[in-house]
Amino acid sequence: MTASTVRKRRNRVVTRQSQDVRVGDILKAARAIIGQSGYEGVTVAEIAERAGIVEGTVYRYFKSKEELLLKVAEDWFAESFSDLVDVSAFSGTYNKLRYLVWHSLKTIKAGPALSRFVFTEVRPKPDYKDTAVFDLNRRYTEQIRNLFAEAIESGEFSHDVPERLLRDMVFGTIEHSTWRFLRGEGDFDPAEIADEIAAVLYRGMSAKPPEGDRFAVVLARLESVADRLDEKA
Amino acid sequence: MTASTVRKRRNRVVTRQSQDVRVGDILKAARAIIGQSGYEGVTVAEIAERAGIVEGTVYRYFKSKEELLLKVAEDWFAESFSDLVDVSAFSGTYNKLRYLVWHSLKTIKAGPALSRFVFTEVRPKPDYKDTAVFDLNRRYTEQIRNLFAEAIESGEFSHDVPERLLRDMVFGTIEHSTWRFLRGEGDFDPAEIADEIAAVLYRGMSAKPPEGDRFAVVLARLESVADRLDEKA
DNA sequence: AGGCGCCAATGAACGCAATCCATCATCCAG
DNA sequence: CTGGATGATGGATTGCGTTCATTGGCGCCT
Repeated sequence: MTASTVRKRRNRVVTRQSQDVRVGDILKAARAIIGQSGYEGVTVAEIAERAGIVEGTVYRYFKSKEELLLKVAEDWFAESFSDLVDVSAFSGTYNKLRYLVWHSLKTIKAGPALSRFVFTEVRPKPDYKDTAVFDLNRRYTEQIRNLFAEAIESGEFSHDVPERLLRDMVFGTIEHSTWRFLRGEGDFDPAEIADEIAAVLYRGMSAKPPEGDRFAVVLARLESVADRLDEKA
Repeated sequence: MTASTVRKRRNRVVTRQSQDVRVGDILKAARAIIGQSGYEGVTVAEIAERAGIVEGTVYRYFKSKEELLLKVAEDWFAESFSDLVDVSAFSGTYNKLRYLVWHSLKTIKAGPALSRFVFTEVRPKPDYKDTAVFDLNRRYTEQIRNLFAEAIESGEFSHDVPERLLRDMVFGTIEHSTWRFLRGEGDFDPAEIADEIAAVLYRGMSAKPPEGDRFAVVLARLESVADRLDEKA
């Protein structure tokens, strides 16, 4: 890295850095600030100061504050997905569903401030769909789609529930479950909540009343077996 | 109403109004503007102009822009609840649930801009719980609570689902289902979506057949017995 | 090694929006 | 009719994002 620092006049400090370093510094600074005091109060001046530069410099690398914050959120979100494994690694629809819910909850818990930013600033934008956040979210929904298709094919899930609705239920419930926490009013255990959510969703999607049909089938079979036993007797 | 208007100097206009009228005018102006161009762009100057007053006057009646907008949202939300009937008017858990979902969806559809405001600005605030919006929402959850308790008591719903989770599923799903619409990307039919949501929720909450666990064990045993008998046959 | 030109970095200035406040205009009680 | 009391005004202030004319460091070229 080429970087020299020189004082001129009234302690004017000029340090030239490569684009990568500067952008990295700025993003890191912004993220640190958001992480410790939320995104609602951040100021470009504050970010610049923490990055060791001046406000104007920020604008050499980012078109606007909005764009900068979006980038921070996108990077964070992308990192959150780095450990997402393919649900095919899990056996059974329930476990797959539970894993996705758990992963999402874990992400929110790990980054409350940025989660809030995504929920309140990114998603409502008209160009949300051009966002990396949107693309990343498709990784979740993609897996949900597969899991869902398989479960329907095997007869495990009812085919009369639109996939869109399943997605909305999964993510809507996840988000709503975390608002108290996001407001700073308490905590939650991702594993516990994931279990609850997955359980109800699973049952809600199930093709038939949980055990009802199986009961009828087995009952019929038992009757026929009993009949045969009776005949033998 | 006492109201006189006089021009002084360079057309300075001063009109004295009662508090009620002024507050009403301001709220009406703010609401109209939000209604037609969303809340994200509103300016105090714009509101003042539409209300026929000057910016400073707004601050005689509202501590801040934030407080003003919150009041607008609260009033709107309160009006939305004016036609909410008690779910006891509906027969059957499903119909009650469906009605609540439908009513909520209808409200969102009727006021997209203010819904967005509530979702993105009001709910995230630390003092959300001091808000009239929060209180009003309790009317929904109160009814959900009752409906839920009754269904559990009658054995219709499983008792192993926390009430909190049901609430989160209901409202989370409702909200998530409407985001596309709120972003201005399409439309939705409250009745249709309410049906879908209520159906899946209802099924998800449904009780297992009595004595589920024991039943499962016995079932498995009977099946294995039947298998053996089948083999012999 | 020295000079040059490019472009990163600066920091002052600008614009806009929220908020405050000194002053003026009305209203109304007496 | 007149003197508070209080509503209304509009200009001043402040904070923040954004712009841009200058400055000067760094790598390249000779």
